[in-house]
Amino acid sequence: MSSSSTRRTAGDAAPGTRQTRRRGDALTQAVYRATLDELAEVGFEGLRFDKIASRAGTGKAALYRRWSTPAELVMAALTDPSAGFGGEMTVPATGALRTDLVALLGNLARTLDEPHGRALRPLLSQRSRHPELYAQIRTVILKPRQAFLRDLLRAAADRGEVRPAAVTDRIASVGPKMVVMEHMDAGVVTAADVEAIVDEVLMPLISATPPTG
Amino acid sequence: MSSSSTRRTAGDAAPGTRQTRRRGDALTQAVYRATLDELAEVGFEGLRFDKIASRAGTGKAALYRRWSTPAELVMAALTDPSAGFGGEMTVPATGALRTDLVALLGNLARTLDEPHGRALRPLLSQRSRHPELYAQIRTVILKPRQAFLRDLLRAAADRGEVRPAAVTDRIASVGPKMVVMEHMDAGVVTAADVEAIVDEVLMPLISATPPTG
DNA sequence: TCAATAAGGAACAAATCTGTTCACTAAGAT
DNA sequence: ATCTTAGTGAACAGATTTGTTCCTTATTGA
Repeated sequence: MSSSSTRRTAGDAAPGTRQTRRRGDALTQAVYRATLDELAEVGFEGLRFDKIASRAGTGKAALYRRWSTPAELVMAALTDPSAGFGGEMTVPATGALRTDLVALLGNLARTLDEPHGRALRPLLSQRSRHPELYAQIRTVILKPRQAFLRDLLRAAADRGEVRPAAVTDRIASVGPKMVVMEHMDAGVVTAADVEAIVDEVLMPLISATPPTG
Repeated sequence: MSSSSTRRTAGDAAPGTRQTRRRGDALTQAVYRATLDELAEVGFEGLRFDKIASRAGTGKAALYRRWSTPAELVMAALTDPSAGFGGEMTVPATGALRTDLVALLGNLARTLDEPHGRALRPLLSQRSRHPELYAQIRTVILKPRQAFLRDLLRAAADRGEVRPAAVTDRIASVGPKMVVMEHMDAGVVTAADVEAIVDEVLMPLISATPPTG
């Protein structure tokens, strides 16, 4: 019963081991970032508490102390203001329709291409298995942009730039949907892609002055 | 060395065990169907040879004899003419633009809603991890429909129903992308959804006669 | 300076998955 | 009727994951 194990204590650290020891928020943030990185790489089903822990430079124990399931951890990471998507979505409305559309969709494209934005892709197909996660993405990422876009359309319609019949939820969803699909399809959405979507699809679709051709 | 185990032989079947024993194609088909069903339920990362085998009413051995990895099996199941998507895509072109658009996108929507179509959802987000699977989906499901849709546009443009500038790959991709996103978003795409997409988005976008309003 | 707290890091049993092997037997061919 | 092929169902060792527990020690605040 004597515990004469070869257990290595925290003192004799192997070469390369971290010297500082984070706690509280600093550690939580590191775990959030590790979670989103893992999510982007291995997908939701591939998440392992162990992997996340060592990626964050800590042990499983610290994780289990805070969250009990991967879904819980992912939800927390997604909604965190600094690691996740808590406090974004600041796109100016200049009043120039095309400019505003490009800015809004470009913002969405960039968000999706950011390191933690890539974490969203695996979740988009998880609606049936994890409705609460999917709902979170809708609420935090897609909904605000569609609402904003609808406001743009309405304002432009009031100025006479957009035909009134084009101010609908479905039409407001076309741009974001095209960007998201392009993101899943090609893996990256460039500024040129965004402009092409606006010029080839959105403007002809909504413009009050009929397209030539 | 006497194998005096409690092993149960295939003869003394437990209640409910299958009496017939399938081989060759019949068994392969059952495995394909089980694979696509599992895919729809647990996603690609959740696939287990064991689960697929028992869902198909057989053992792992029969599976390993044919395929060595889940990806290989999924690829085979997807491209199989009868269990997968090998021999579909028969949509008539009547020459009536709106009718043809509704038929084509309706066909896509129904394909996605079929039992084995639901298997596609998890794969759509696997582009980075399994490019060959995603490519397969593009080739078998999306590409043919976009090509067909482009042909529709061109023919309609020749008749003067569609403005020539609208005959582009990007515009041909709008309909399918909207349907796929709607499928991922809502889980089901109804006939009414398809008509709304055609009437609210596609027709105004491509029509040679400018929309009123 | 010192005590309370919690992180780091490893061990651990239980559960699960992997890929193979085996004895048995149903199905199809000769 | 008999032979050959291949499906069934189980067992198995090895690997991996899961949650927990334990000891040591860095950090923080009193």
